[in-house]
Amino acid sequence: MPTSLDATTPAELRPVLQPLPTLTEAGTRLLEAASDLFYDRGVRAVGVDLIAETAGTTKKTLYDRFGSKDALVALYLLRRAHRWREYLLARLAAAEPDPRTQVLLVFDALEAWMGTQRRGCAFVNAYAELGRGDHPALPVIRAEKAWMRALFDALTGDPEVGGHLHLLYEGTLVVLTAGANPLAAAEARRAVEVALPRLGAG
Amino acid sequence: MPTSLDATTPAELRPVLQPLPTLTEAGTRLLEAASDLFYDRGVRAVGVDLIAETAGTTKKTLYDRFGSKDALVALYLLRRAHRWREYLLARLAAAEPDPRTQVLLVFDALEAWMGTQRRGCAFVNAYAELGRGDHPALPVIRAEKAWMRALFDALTGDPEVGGHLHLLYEGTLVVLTAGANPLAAAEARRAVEVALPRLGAG
DNA sequence: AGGTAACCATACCGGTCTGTATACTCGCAG
DNA sequence: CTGCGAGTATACAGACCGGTATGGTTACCT
Repeated sequence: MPTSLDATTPAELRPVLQPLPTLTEAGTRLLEAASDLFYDRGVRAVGVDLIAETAGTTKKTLYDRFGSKDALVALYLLRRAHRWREYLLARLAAAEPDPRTQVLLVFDALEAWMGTQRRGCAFVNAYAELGRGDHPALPVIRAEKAWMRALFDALTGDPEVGGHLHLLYEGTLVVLTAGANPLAAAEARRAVEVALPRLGAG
Repeated sequence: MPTSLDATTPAELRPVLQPLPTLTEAGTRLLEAASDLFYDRGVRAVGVDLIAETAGTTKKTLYDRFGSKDALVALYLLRRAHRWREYLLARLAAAEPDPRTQVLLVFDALEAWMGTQRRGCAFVNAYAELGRGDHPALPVIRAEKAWMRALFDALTGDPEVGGHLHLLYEGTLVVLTAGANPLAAAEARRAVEVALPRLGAG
């Protein structure tokens, strides 16, 4: 039973290595602009005209590359998940492998990540805007939540503790942003320390 | 130091008693229709024409009563907070006053509430759609999160434990909906029981 | 030389958005 | 009887929406 991430990283955590689709030059600019705008203002609040203009290109190119706005939204979330996993796994790999350190590091990474990204969880936000239906981004959203849950399970080797930590993680994101409580991450770390003493030092 | 809700309910929890503004007949139908539509489909996805038509009235009446869509959105959230607090406080008042029972009951109430309301936290959803700026609903959203935090603080008499529980509460809502994990509430109750043994029986 | 992928520029389509204007009916209180 | 608040009905304004159409310009590859 794995107790931390190493060469035996479970299959659920592997998708981070999946390469993202290759993009052309203008396509890259479009996805970059769309990502910033979608995250800052919301998916529905941003029109394709604005995206094309911000990227210094045209709507024609946008539709030639991505086919639809919905597909661009799904790709935005997919790439964001990719980057967050890279960021997180790099920090975890550079630290001591004991579960306590690794778990606390997740909340450190979250706080650091949110220090510059001040609009909360892009996946929760997108879910709120897309809601019901069969939008192509919905599977990406569910997959991201399942990945974080699997990460906590893998770090602790205990699904019960993993579930607890995942609830704390998602709660931290909400309280940080919609709750406007900048102490949320610190409270989460404190919660991990006092409430999960079973997480030993290796 | 209060350890449960009773006659000494702290001032932060009193706003639930504030009466909502009185509405005319058509105004009531409009707010009812808007609430259902906003929650189910999202605030931006619902136009004022649809609201008026669903309520069996006209846009003219909507603007005569509420002044703007933004104001209607803020009122929708205000009334939803009001109803959730009434629902929750009624269940808490009917149960044993010991902190452990009361805290677990919050998660019971959340699960029951979400059994029929399947689109997650209306406040988080609205925050995701409104985001930055000075929308009149933003203070309502922050106030709701602060109220829940104050409730947990009051129930436990310990801000550290209150913060921990609040993170679990918000995380449960997210995992239930965007995470599509129906076990979230059960996992949260289990987390409360195993990780907060300090919550005695009175 | 010819083909093709990528891109730019611009105009257009039908539809929807919030919000306003006009004009009418009804009930009720002074 | 008059005035007013509430409501109905409809039309409109001006902007924006996602998506498409047309046409022209590079650069590269065979």
